Amino acid sequence: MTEAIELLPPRVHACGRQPGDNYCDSCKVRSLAVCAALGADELGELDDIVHHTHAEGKTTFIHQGEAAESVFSVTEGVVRLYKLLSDGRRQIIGFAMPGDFLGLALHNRYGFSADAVDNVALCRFDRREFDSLVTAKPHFLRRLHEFATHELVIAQEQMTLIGRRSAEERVAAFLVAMRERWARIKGPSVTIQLPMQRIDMADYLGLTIETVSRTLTKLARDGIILIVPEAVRVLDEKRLASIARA
Amino acid sequence: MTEAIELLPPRVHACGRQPGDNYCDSCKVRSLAVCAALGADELGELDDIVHHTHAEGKTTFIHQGEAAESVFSVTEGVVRLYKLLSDGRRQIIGFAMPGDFLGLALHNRYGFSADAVDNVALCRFDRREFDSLVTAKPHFLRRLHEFATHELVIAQEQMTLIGRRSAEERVAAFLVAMRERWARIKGPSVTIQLPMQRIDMADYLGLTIETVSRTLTKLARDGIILIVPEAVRVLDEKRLASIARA
DNA sequence: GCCTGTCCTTGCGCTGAATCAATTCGGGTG
DNA sequence: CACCCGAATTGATTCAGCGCAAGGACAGGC
Repeated sequence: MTEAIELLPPRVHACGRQPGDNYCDSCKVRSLAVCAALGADELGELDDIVHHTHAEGKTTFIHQGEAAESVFSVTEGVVRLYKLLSDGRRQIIGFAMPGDFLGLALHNRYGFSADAVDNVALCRFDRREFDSLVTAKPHFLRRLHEFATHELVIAQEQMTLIGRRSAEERVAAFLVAMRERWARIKGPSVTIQLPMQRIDMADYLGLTIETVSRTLTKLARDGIILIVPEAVRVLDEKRLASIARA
Repeated sequence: MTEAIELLPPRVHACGRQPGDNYCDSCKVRSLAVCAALGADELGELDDIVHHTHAEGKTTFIHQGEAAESVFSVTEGVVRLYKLLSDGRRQIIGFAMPGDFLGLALHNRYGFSADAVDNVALCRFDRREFDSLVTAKPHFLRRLHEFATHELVIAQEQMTLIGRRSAEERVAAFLVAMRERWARIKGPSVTIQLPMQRIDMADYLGLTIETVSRTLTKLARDGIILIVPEAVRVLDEKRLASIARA
């Protein structure tokens, strides 16, 4: 809700948080992330250093190898994070959605690139300011650590998906995972929004665009999903889940 | 050096650390991990809660899904961490070597299983004690967070390796990575120790045992490596690196 | 309305790695 | 030493997914 920011009187925090609130409405940071775990004081400090910004579709705003000068959180839209090989092969290491943090590694350089899949709204924090806030507030650091280890768990599951599972299993697991992520953000739905292109799914799943397309077609032919523009609709939840689960 | 522990007079810390040292000789924790970042006080506290233990080859000491009651660090030997699919397919998500920590996620349940590749010596910490130490010492937490984000970076690189690179590239990258890890522990060498079996390499790289074997044979035939029991010797460093690098 | 560009789907032949099947190697053990 | 057993290698064959190419759907510009 980028509009909400504009409507608020200036002396209220930019993100719309009221004193005592423990949820950052503008940054939409979910409980797993950071804000929800913070008291009003810490949230205030986060507000003090936040810069609201956004990126149009396809804009790259984090470049692998460059000095890590910002930490971001996504408030609207979807971001793809990826690594490029020198010959152009690409591996998407994750999609960041509203509530997710980027660039938490606290390393000097970014280990990946990031660009906007659609139009994206971001909270940007200066890394030095963010860093000293983290140092000053152990509780904050602890949440950050939990977020990072959760990311690690996801990454390990993704390794297993890519390393040991078939194309059909990968695509089904991706659909189920996307469905769950949207459910947390917008509530449950049989329609799974897929704002990214086929090539993004392919580069995320270690497949080619053709294989993703063929696999989706097969799932549709089997009556498990219905393919619609920018999304798929789940027709047979159980069968989809049974293909997706380990 | 498990022997070192035995030889020390009892009132000196079990790990052999002297007051003022900032490196835990028994736990052999590298700078990237935890100990090296801690002052003598924190190291003392770590000593107070450490239990030295070991695991014979093939023993499973962390079971995926079980309550996470311990945190470990490896002091001797190699540990494989893996996830199993219900049908028996296995993905090794990493090898832990001297100085590495296991079970840092601070989650309630382990997300992977771990067993000893060869004979392994471990420092075990009770998770609750470890947890409260972490909570009490922000500096410690910070190191832990750095360690976790480093693990995340490794995991993302592994995703790229498995998702987008050929069998030969995977094997070469694995050899180079193992070489660098041993170099940190024991110093540089042209001989790369490979205590794990072919099937472990295969399950780590998302390949089959036959493909790993054939690929090693090809590298040997090309004069890049020499295969010896439990290890390979690097003959042509440059060509190996050029296959391995992204 | 038509043209153009981009994305997606589909068909088809190809290929890298998987799978199946012998050997071979090497380290115990009696 | 001969035997055994698990690990590793090697060979033959298959196949899941790739790569290329053609065609279709859709959006934007004029």
